[in-house]
Amino acid sequence: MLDLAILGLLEEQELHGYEIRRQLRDSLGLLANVSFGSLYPALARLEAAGDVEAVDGADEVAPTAPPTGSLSGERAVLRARRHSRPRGRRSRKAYRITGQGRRTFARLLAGDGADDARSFGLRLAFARHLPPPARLALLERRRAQLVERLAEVDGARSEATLDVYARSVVEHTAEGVARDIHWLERLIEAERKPDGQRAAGRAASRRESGGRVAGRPAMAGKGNERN
Amino acid sequence: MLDLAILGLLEEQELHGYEIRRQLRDSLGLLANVSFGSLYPALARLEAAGDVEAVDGADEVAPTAPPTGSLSGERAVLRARRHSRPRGRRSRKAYRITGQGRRTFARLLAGDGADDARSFGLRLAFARHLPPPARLALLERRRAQLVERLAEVDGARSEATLDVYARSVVEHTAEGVARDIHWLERLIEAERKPDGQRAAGRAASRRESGGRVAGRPAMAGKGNERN
DNA sequence: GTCATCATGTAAGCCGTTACATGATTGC
DNA sequence: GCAATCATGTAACGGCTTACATGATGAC
Repeated sequence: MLDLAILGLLEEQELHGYEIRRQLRDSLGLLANVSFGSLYPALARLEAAGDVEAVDGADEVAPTAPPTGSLSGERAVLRARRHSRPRGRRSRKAYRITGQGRRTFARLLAGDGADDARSFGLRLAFARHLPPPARLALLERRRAQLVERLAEVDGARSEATLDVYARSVVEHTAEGVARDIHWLERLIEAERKPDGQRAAGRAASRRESGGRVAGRPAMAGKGNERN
Repeated sequence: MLDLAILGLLEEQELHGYEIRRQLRDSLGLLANVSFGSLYPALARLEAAGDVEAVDGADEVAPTAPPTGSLSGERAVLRARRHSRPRGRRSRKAYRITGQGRRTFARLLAGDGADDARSFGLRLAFARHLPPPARLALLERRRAQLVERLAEVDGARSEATLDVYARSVVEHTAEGVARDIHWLERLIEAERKPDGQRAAGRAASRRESGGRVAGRPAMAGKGNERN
């Protein structure tokens, strides 16, 4: 799972370990606080496997202005500009994803099955790299799982003997699962309607707060999604 | 964490491993699908430590009619009646909690800190065994954690560069955390008002098990929850 | 007589953690 | 010169999973 996250971030740009961790924490919020004790070994393993390669070259931030709707390209550029010279560097091994790594990423992303909440969230966060049918399959697989789980939890819900506290936990859990299913259903619906200009964008942030769905950063209009 | 769950269930009644697992799955919904590969070693460990003891005595279902507001006593009785003689027993080692085990349980339940969503849920489910001030402390500790986490996630939320999918994940996570906080606040409020008749020690008032429940909280635990 | 269910256990391994060790650079 | 931050790594361990091995009992 860590591999998936690492490759996903490297798919956007070259990064070194420390920065990967920061992005996992700040940008995705998923996998928050993954520790260096697992991150660095993972990078070493991926390098040994040929999925990534170290680039010792001086600066790893690409000079390209707005290359693609990259997950955090702009941020990195901004940060690099704030301190005109990058600070606090030691050896700083930056990594770049290889062709093989891209295939590994695609395989991990498609997934052999088995998504718990964490890895599903991660996969969905990178769903842009998935061909639309696989995207839909991912969502529906997850929904099916949650529906099943809801049935289980609803069983517990009707237990007569739970005290107030246990009952509250069970109820809360059940509602959470139901809510997740709802969410997935909205996403599935959005995914199914022919992606006109911004079909998917609406689904993604139904948070009222005015329509600041704003641009469709990465979901750019047709072509480049297909890969 | 498994220890906590096991001791909590044994606090109610004597049980053997297989049945413990069933209750974890069916009654609590928490820790669903804990595997035998971890359950049996845990029981052995607890026995070695003197927290539980094996009772080889013939039938482990107490003959008491409605002993305490036990988590599933009635169910067990019903099941035992359905098949007049219990079926499919092999060696069937039932366990009983010891005095020391009760102290261990109390210590685990109070918790040295560090609750993730899972162990919090578990603790709350057993909160009836906690003195009211500790109960309140548990809830408030958890709330504080979630408030902190919400701030983090909100940081990610304002990231400009997330594509629709990543954004949807982040939004959904943030809303989940917010609703958890809401839920906790309701519980804290309820905890603070002088507990009229509905004292905590008693079993649940059954009656309505329909889908009421004020509000619509969500998402047991945080984004990265269980399967 | 064989299948499903109940029941207990062991072994190997995965995936992550904490704690520790080291070192460069910047800011005060 | 000292602390904070950036940066990389190792070692030990923890908790849970899967897969495997075994066996009793009741139902069909």
